[in-house]
Amino acid sequence: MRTHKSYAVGMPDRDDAGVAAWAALLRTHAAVLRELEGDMERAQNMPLTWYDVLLELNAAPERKLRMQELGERAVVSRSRVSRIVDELARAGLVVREKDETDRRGSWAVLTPAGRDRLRKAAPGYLDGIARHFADHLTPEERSTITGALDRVLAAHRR
Amino acid sequence: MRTHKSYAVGMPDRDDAGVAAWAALLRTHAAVLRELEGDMERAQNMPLTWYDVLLELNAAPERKLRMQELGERAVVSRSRVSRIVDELARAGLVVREKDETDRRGSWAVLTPAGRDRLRKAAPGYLDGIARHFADHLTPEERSTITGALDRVLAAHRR
DNA sequence: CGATTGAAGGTGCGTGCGCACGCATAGAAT
DNA sequence: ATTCTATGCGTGCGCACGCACCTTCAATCG
Repeated sequence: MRTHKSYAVGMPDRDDAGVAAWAALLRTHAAVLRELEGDMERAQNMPLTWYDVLLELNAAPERKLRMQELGERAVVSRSRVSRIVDELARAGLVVREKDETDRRGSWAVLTPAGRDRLRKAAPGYLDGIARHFADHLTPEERSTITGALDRVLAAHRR
Repeated sequence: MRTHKSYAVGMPDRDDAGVAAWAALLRTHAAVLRELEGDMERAQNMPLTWYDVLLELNAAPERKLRMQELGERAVVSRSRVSRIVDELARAGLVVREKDETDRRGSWAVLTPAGRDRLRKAAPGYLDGIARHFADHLTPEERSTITGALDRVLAAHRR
């Protein structure tokens, strides 16, 4: 594996460990996402981003979320979410609903069809993550990674 | 942090740990890359992908690499690398050189100017990784992450 | 040898994405 | 009330990216 090579550009490599970890994350992201996306498209005929949004809606109270909230929780940007919700609405998996008390606001509400579609897709999704990613990790590694990266994320929440 | 929430869609959450780790990786990638890219653009006026390619070339014997090799080592696709090398060539940081013995082949060779530019950019790059990512990790976490993800990557090398 | 297979590299093309902006509306200030 | 500031959302736009394909050439096999 080449990600361990020293890429020092003539300077002491004090932080090589950090760079190596980042490089590994970068490459893993690219490799796994590529496979996962392909699997999902083939088996569920559903982009990963759709699944992501449906998942957040399903986990939300009353299965609905304001666009802004959705933008913060999903991996993609808020503007992107706006378009994805459009697509989901066209597919009947979600309905848009305007907020009555704040007329700027807009809700995305999961439909029964959307919930159904999510249930159908879930096994394939979980299986993909397991095969392409999680199965290659020990339980300790899983929890270390989650804990460590969540700490990084927390630092970015400002 | 919400990445820990159970997203189970009505099924046992046997693999929640794996999913949580993947979710954390996904979000960390998005958050850190965004900052890093911005920093690099602002401070070094250089896209991250340029840096990536220059780095690989600098680490290669004679500071040159076949396009294919470069495509495998870099994070982006081979076709993308082809265009990036074009840009680097236009900026004088790299020259294209055709292989004499295999006339299909093409080399990307780092120029002195390219090496110089890389040296100039390196501190900012390393600093960015440290601030946005590595500083939030313990040494143990760094090495665990690197080792674990490299194993995942190895599994994908086929 | 000539034909076939397959590798290396570049390019046309579609598309997913985020940024910057604009519009509508809410809430604060005066 | 009126004006001003801030917030929620959608959208025009440009860009980076990967895929599929094409061309060029090497190598293998008859």
